[in-house]
Amino acid sequence: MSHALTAKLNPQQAAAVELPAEHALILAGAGSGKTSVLTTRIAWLLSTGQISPSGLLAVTFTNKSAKEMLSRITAMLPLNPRGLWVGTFHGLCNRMLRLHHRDAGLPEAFAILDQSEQLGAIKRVLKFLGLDDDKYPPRAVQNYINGHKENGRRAGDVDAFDDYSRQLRLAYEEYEKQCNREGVADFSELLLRCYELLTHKPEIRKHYQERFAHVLVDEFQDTNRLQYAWLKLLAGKNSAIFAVGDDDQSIYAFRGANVGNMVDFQSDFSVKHVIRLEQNYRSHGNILDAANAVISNNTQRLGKELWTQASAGEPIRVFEGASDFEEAQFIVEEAQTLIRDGMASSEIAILYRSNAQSRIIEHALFSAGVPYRVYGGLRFFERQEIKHALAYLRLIANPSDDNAFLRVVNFPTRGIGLKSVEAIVDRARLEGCSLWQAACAGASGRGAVALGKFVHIIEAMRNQVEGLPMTEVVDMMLDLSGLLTHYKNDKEGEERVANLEELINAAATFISEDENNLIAFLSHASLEAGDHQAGAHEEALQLMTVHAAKGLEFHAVFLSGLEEGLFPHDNSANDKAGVEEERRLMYVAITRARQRLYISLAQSRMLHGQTRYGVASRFLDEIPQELLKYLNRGYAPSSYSSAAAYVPPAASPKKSTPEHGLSIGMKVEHPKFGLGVVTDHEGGATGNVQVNFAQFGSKWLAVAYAKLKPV
DNA sequence: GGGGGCACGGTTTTT
DNA sequence: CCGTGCCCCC
Repeated sequence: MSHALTAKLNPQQAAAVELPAEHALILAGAGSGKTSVLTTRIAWLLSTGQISPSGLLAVTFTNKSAKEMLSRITAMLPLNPRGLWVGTFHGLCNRMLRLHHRDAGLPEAFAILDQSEQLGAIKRVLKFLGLDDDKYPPRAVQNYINGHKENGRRAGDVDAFDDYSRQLRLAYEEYEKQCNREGVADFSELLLRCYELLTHKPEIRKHYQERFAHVLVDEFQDTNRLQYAWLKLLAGKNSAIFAVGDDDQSIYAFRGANVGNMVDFQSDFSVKHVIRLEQNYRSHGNILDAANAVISNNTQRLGKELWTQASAGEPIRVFEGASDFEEAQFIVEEAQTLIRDGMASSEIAILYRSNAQSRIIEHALFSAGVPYRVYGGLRFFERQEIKHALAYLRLIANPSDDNAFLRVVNFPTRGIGLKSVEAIVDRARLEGCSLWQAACAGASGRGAVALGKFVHIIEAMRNQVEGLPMTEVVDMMLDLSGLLTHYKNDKEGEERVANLEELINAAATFISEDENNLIAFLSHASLEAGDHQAGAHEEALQLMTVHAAKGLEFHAVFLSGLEEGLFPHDNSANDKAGVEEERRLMYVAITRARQRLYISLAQSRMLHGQTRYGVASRFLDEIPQELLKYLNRGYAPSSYSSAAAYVPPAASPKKSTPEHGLSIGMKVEHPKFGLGVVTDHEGGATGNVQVNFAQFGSKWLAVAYAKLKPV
């Protein structure tokens, strides 16, 4: 029975999959088949009848990996994914809180605040308390609050020694009150609230402890203290925790991840089974040797060394440019060569330590007409127009959601100015009610025609929602709110209209995979912000930070900006822990490459308007020299010896790359605007160009639509 | 209410 | 240097 499942696995992987129902820690190196082990373990537990689907809890960090896990499991076994408790920490906590909202002290329709909404809520608190923005920067207060929540501390549990920390604590306390009053929960609240629910309600805790015989955790090195405490609560006497992680890939300490959880787990649970997955199926030998050599400089490690059956492969190519410009030039030319020789451009990644570095590379790519995609911008549900639309839906679902109220009360503008809003806020405070209730009371007064209209609009929506499918709810809301009309009348609103229409599609697909329910849709929108931008899967070069590249792999990787101060970053170079985290980041970066790795640096770089002269990163020195091939040792301007031609793998088909052929300074002709010169650009081949037209002046045009012909 | 002008800050970021 | 956020003026 189990044979078929584990047939493709190596001995360590198979051993992990078939471990008895006891706590286990799997140290899974980069590219060692971690996801396979996790999903096969689940399939094995289910198919051997050791547990029923309801006895399983599998936790991940991102929606992407949760989905991946679900689809792999359902491919192996005929299961209804809906009944499975497989999801993100936040998603699963949300699910529990919805099921037990009364016990958790939350309204049924509680809204989830994302990072920016939380910041907005905190700003309101600070304003209410009269705390000065300069002395109490909202962002810092946000970090303070989240930091405490992630360590399981409510405002009442926080120590304060001086006036300043007492004020911070007061802000936290007031923020808690505000959230409770408005019936909203931020991301860390989902976890903390769920943790408290399980702590304070023994019957509920017992139920889940007995139910979840197997708790599986992915990316365990990224868990924070609260997440670990939550796992500890969920695991009952008879539950087995199967934790998979890689301490060498822990790169999120700055947002609360606590690698120490891996050590604590071993002692807290007297873990008997520790299995190392060290065989790497991704990279060639030289790349792994480099990664091993770099990470061996870290002292805080559980210990692990990757190996492969693959050949040593090519050397790691190093290019040192005189400037960041030249570095970018090199990367682009080299990438073009790879593409010309048959590598799919989506198999090529350009990685950097900080986002600011992407600009110059984008510029070079654009000028060369190479399609590229930058990861990490605004996501679908984070767009302004989508937020407005969701705020209407929230206000329908939960009238006390003051955040939502403030967002839409005068958008589109309907004559409810700051003065009127302030009056509503004062009234609400006086009567201890929600802004919505205050607005309803105020709407009946004289001279409140505009407010009356707003109240009517929301009530009309609320009356119609009942029994309507989600698509029609969204459609109706877009119409009654006036949002669609507003953006249709806006000269620059074209894309926003398209996004609002896309929201209807999102609602339609949502129906097909979940219950038809406004609250569920809103949770989905908050917890899963969607793809970073349209055209996510088009054939294009991939640009992203090293952080964003974790979990991904590419045939060829360009790792740029390998200079002291940048990588490792200045702000982390002071303490040992900081440098070790940067080194793990370097380890992650190197292990993204399958066949070919380029490392580049620049002798001078424009940063904050100043030219900085950099020294090669210590991480470059940590790679054994025999693994490196300097393409331009000693630096001769623009005379690097180009790399040997890339031999395409048999499976990768030749792709013709669509080239728009535009570059800055180029003269172009537009069917309507006539002759002009390209002056700027943004967003790559799917983005826009700025053209200065002789007759019509400067205009931004979408590359994909404007019929621009080079002259 | 929106656009122009100015001051400021500038690692990494999922949920 | 360049993007963001805020204020003021139209």
